[in-house]
Amino acid sequence: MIVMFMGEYHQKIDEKGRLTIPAKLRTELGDNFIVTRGLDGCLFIYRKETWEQIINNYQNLPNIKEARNFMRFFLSGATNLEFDKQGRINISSPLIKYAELKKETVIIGVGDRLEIWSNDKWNNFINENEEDFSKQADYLFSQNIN
Amino acid sequence: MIVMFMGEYHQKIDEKGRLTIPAKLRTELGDNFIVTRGLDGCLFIYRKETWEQIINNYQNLPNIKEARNFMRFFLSGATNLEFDKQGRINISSPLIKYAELKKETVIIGVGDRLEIWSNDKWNNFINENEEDFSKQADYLFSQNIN
DNA sequence: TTTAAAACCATATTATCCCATGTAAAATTG
DNA sequence: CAATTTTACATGGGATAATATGGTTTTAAA
Repeated sequence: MIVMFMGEYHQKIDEKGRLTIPAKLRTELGDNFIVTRGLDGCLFIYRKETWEQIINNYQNLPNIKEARNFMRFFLSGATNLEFDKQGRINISSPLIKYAELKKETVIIGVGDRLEIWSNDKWNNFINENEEDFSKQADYLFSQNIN
Repeated sequence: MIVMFMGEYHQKIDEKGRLTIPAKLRTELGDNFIVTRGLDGCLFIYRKETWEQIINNYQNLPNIKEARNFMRFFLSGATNLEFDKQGRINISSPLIKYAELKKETVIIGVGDRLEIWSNDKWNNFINENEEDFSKQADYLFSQNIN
C-alpha cells in the first residue's frame, strides 16, 4: 500500500451534489480516482491503481451467483471522477440516494480507500460500535507486545 | 522497544486545539508520529516505527464486517502530525471531542506510547482504580513474565 | 427553446505561520 | 551562597495565506 488514508473530516455537500475533498486527501488521491457504492451504506473512493487491483482480483473469482451479484453492485455504482477548480467532486444522484447524503457529510480515511458517510449514519455507527471496538482493541493490542 | 515513555505532565490546550508536548518527550518522539483514538477515552501517540508495527498486525485481518468496522474506527481516528515552531501539535476537533479535552490536559508516558487525557477524566481514572491497582499488580506479577 | 450540468468567479471561513509576552529553570557573577 | 542575568520553554494572539462554500454565467444537451 503506497498511500495510507487516515483521519476524519467534516464537509458540507451542496444542493448540486458538490463535495469538497480536503486538500490533504486530494494530494494523496491524485487526479484519477473512482467513486462507487460501498459496503455498510457509505461510498468508497479508490485511487485508480487500487481500483484496478481490486477488479483484477475479482476476475479470478469463480463464476458463481454471489460473485456475479457483488460485481453488479460494485461496478454499476462506479464512476470515474475529477476535481473541479476548487477541489470538489460531483456525486451523482443515485449515489447520493444510496448513501442518504444530506448536507453534513463525513469523509474518513480507511487505508487504501476513502469513505463518504452522511453525518447521521457515521454518528450512529460510532455510537453503536464503540464498546465492541474497545474489546477488540484490547485483544489486538495484547497481540503486538514483542 | 527503543524508547520507554514515562512520567506525567500537565499542559494546557488552547482554543485552537494546540497542545505543547514537553521538551523532554519531544526529543523522544522524533518528528514523525501518529495521534489516534485510544482506549478508555484518551488519545494515543505513537512513534512512526511503533505505528507501522501495529498496522502490520492488522493488515491480514479477513474482510468480514467486524474487521472492516474496526479498521474504520481505528484509521479514521488516526492522524499524522508534526510539531510547530513552538513544539505544539494540532489536535483535530473529532479527536478533541472524542477525548472530551478541555483546557487542562494530562500527558502521560506508557512504555511505547504517550497518552493524552482530559484532566478530569484522568483524576477520575486514578480515583476509581487506586484500590484495584494493588490487586491487579498482584495478579499480573504472579503470571511469571519472562 | 428549455433545462440541466459544468465551468467560472467571489466571498466567507478556517488554518497556519509568525511574533510577543509570561514564566520557570539554569547559569553566571559578586 | 545569594543575587542577578540569561536562556529555554510554555502560552497566547494577530496577520496572512489557503481552503471551503455559495452563487452566477456559460455551455451543452434534450
